[in-house]
Amino acid sequence: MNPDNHGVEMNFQQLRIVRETVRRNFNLTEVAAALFTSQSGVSKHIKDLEDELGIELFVRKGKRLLGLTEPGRELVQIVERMLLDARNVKALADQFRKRDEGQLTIATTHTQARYTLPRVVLEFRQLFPKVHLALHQGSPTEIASMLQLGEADIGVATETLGGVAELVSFPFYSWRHALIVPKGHALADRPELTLEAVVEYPLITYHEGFTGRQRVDQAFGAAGLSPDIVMSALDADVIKTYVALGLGVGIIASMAYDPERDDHLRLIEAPHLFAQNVTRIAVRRGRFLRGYAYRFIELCSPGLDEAAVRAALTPPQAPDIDV
Amino acid sequence: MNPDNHGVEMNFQQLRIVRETVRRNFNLTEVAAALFTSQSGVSKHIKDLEDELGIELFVRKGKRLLGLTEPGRELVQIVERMLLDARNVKALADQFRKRDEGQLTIATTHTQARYTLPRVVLEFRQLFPKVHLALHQGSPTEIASMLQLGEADIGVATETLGGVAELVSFPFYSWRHALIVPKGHALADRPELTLEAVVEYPLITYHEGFTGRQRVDQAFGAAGLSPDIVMSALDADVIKTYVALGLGVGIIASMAYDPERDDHLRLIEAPHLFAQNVTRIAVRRGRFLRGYAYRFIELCSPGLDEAAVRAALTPPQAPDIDV
DNA sequence: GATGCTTACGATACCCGTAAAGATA
DNA sequence: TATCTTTACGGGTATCGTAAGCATC
Repeated sequence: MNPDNHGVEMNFQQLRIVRETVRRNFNLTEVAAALFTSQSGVSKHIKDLEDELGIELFVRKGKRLLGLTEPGRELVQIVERMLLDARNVKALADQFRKRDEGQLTIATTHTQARYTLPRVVLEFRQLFPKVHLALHQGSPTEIASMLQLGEADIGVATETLGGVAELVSFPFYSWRHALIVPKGHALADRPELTLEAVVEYPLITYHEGFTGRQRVDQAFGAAGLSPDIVMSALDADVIKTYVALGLGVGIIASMAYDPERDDHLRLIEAPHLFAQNVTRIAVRRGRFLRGYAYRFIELCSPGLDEAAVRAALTPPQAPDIDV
Repeated sequence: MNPDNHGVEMNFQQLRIVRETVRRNFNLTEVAAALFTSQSGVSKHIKDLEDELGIELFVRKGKRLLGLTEPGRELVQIVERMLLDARNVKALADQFRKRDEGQLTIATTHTQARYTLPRVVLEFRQLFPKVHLALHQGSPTEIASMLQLGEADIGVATETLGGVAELVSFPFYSWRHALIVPKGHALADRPELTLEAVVEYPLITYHEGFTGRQRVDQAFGAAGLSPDIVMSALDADVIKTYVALGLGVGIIASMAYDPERDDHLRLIEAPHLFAQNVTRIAVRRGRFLRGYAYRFIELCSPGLDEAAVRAALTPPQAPDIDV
């Protein structure tokens, strides 16, 4: 093609292979399987790319690949961007082909899926009946990973999302933990509830890493108390079940209490005991979102209109020092 | 390749063609020439890409291409990014192949090339004798364009660079205009120089758009004066020549005066007459720069080390609203 | 009529996948 | 030995360029 350029140009298949090789821990057999092609092809593509660039991208021990070289690490960053953009091109095209059809994948936790998103989802379905909504549940860590790998469009969770560099997150809403006890429980009618009183009972709350569990631990830790957590679960429904069975006092997100369905239980708000939690909405930086994805975010939090989200996604025109 | 995907994948040649088509004003014949390939290929590639994406990228009138459609405009933005990254990959490889060899292209104006860069270039050559330095001269507008098109690595100029979104610029140094007159000129020995006194004489200064000419006009404008600019030139050397011939009083950047070579002329500093100018160093956002390019910038202004420049180039991890 | 875009078609060269051989654990 | 990577080789096919056919100006 280029007269002076023997050996061919870098191509997308090579880039996909590089990315997948990192993701699959440098096992080219797996890479081939994941990309629906042959090992030999994968191997050759890597070699070709290294030859074209004139540098080794992978650290080898004999024939096995072990990791990335320094230039390899830098390259992977660029490659990730390029493949993200390749995907963006397709999303862009879909956007214009069928404005209000398509797929929207939300990655979230049980708590959000069960107690906060239903309102949003209902409104969204009315606005975009042709969009196929997929609700993936997972731990906050899994959610972050799904966003990074491009497997989900939008993530909603209380933990983690704020701390990942590739993601941008926005506050969705604030909430607090509360106690939940069987009706007639001794704690129910105490005038001034204290952690010291709570810690007398066996406790049931969320797993570590879920639904603000950290805040709960912090609260007890700061008071120098060692709670007896007899059980932990991923979601409030499970917790409530065992609280009803008398296994202990529950600590759940207060919005997980439904006065009607849960009329055998009693919620005790305790804003002075546990710090506030903020559930966040997250998207991957640089990812092209369909129009309706922005609408979804807007439904979550009316302040977050498309302009605001785009502004946070698109790299700020870095402030220009002027004299 | 992909089992379900009939018709092939987007490839880089298609992307290059799209970009070049925009640059060449939608003349596919020119595009083909620029990319060293055939018209027919160009034509087919465009068609293939549009088919794959399922949208029209270009506005056509019959067989002629006239411009971009709306999705086309969006796409071009992404394509530019991808091709920039493709280039970055190569630069990255070069970087590691031969750390201290290669090319560095500086786009700048006469004034900078002649009066401020020589020091930097000298030091740079000693540090990197194997780097081929190319100094392109042009108007500030041309400089900005060279940076945007990737034809230059670093731009140095007083105007324009600050205002272009694709570029990041840093202050290089500050300077002021001064008057230059033949020895023994009446203005030379006035105790308090005023614009009113200056405007009595025919003036010679820079062309519009060059070397702070705007500041000169501003100064006279603010004072309500209409100077008689009998001549304008691109550079101080030309101006000085005509000042020496007695055509008028010169207004030049003060660093363009050389006491030894210009001993038939006299420089009159006038910090109270003309506002300060700031010459800036600019690079294109998202462009991968070779290590020695950062060294060059550092030589210009010691405060601008690689970390500082990279920080401005790489989009800041947008501030994450936290509660 | 000149320029510019598209379609047709044959040659080249690339990419893929099978198969065999060589390394590594 | 089982797993994994590289090299070799043949078939399918995408890309390229020439050339002819058609719009547009």
